[in-house]
Amino acid sequence: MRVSQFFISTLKEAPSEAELPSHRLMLRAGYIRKLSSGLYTWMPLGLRVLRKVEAIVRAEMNKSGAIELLMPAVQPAELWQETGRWEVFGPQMLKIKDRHDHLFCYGPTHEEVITDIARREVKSYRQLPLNFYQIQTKFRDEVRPRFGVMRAREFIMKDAYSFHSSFESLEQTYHVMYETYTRIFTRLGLQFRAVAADTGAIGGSGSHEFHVLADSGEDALAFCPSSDYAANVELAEAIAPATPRAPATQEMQKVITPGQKTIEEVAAFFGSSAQSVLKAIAVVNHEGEFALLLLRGDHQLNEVKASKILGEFRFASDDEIKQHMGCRPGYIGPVNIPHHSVPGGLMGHGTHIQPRVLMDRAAATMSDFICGANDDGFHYTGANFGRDVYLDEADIHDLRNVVAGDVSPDSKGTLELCRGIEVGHIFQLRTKYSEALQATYLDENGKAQVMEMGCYGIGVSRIVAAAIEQNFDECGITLPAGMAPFQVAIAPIGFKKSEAVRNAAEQLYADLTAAGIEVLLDDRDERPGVMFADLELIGIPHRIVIGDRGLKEGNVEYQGRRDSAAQVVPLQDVAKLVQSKL
RNA sequence: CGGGGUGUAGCGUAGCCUGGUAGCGCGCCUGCUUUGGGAGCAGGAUGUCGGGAGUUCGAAUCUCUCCACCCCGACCA
Repeated sequence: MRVSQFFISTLKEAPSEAELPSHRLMLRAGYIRKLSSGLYTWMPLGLRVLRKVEAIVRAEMNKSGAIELLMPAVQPAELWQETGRWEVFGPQMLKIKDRHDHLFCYGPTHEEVITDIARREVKSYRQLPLNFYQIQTKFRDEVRPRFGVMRAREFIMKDAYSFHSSFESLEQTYHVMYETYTRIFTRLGLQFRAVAADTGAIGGSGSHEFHVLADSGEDALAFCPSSDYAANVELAEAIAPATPRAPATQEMQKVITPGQKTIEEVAAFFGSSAQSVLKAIAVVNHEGEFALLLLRGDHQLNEVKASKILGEFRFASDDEIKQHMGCRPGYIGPVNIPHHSVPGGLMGHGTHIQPRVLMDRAAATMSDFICGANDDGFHYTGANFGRDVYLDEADIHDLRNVVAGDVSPDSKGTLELCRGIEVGHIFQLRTKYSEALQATYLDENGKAQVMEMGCYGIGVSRIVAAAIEQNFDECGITLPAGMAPFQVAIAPIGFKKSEAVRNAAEQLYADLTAAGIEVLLDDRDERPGVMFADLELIGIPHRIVIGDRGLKEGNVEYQGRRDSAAQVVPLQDVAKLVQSKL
């Protein structure tokens, strides 16, 4: 490709809205342009990268035995109503009406459509297993799109769905997909980690996420360096402390703590650490039940774990806290919780209840702790379970996020934490959708059976951002050759003026192109600094500079994008050298 | 949704407090010079100052309102 016949649009300064390196560089390099929040145009250069990723994903999926198809992006509401997800999916789903006032959505995912295909097309166990996939644009109306194509509303996803006549068959395909994903991310040259994941609302028994490792990642991952344990922090179990609760040594005292509201403030006020403060978090679940969650001051609530016990919940408002606890947030605690009058009941008069109290395993082993006194401006010190706070073993749960240094759930070492960008997710769906949509086949005995299902997603457009997040330097993008928009750039200095330079560049361009290499010939006749800066910014892995100066000796210069310096190479050898690098 | 912030030329920004000709850098166009790390000189184009309403002789600037975008989001808020 000649630059004069292509479209390169680089920026010296990134638009101010971009924060992440990948986002800034994708804008500066002219990979993408924003149309609106969470909506991006893939410019010619970025599209080439996107297509490279797609091609690798497609090739490996095909190799794994999956079969490509393409489903409509727009889907009828009826199908979603059948599985009940029309309501469940909520505002994340873009709902639209056609001219007949029929309801549709722009597909955020395709379980419904593919299961509909399966129930229509698959009749016999002889046809199973099957694994269909597509690479397609999805739309999810994110609460807060951010980081460019990293979390966009419209994005490109590879989604695969498998159908089986037995759980064993599902497990087999699931394993094949795990291996396939590992190959895909390896081929893309990414540093990644597969972790056990929460199955969440989708349900099912097994699930793994594939994360590209990056400090800017939105997910926290826990892993054990001395075993193969790895899990999303949402899922990673914080096992019960090995040491039992120490006996009480202090008397409980109510202490005036004006203005001390945060855990840190309270700890500092008493000259102790956050570890000795009991944190109480007030929540209200979807049934309107008010509950108090107790954690050690230095631990963080894991909302996924808590919601498994409470159901979906939200944090209580200041008013609700006042109403149930009789004080402002910052002073709530588990001692002497006031009874709260609830109107209603058969006789029409109120009943008096106390909020439900759940405590974390680590919190339950605290003794002589500091906690809020349910009285504005007061805390207790020397509080103890059993004596001052009622403790029911049944109310002890794993409620917190693991922290670095925790014992691994497999007891084979201690956990470390890192951050990742989720680029792939595989699920064993089991029969959640096949049952709802009655996707059945006839077994050997002619009996109708519900199909087992798996689903497997890869965020294709997100991979591009994630890859750049892992591959950049102060000059720009340093993508590996497999993903780069072009493999080789030729930068002729004095292209218009020097016939020798022009001839050498044209000949080399023709030779490399004939060898099947994607070459970008910078025939703009720009100054060298401009060419170098552009070619480095957009991330071309190999660069050949041709100038009169070297040509006199029959030499050109070769420099790899990640090399610190260029090397002088005879013109006739440079094609071979480049080919050997690819 | 809640909180905070920002909207001035394609990009980055000054001006706003204290109302009075809309400015700078980059980019873009023309010409000449230049050609090994984002060139120099000369000339030029591009702004409903996010929209609307108001106050005022006069609004980018003050007030109200709407919109868009960005950041943050358990407890602390």
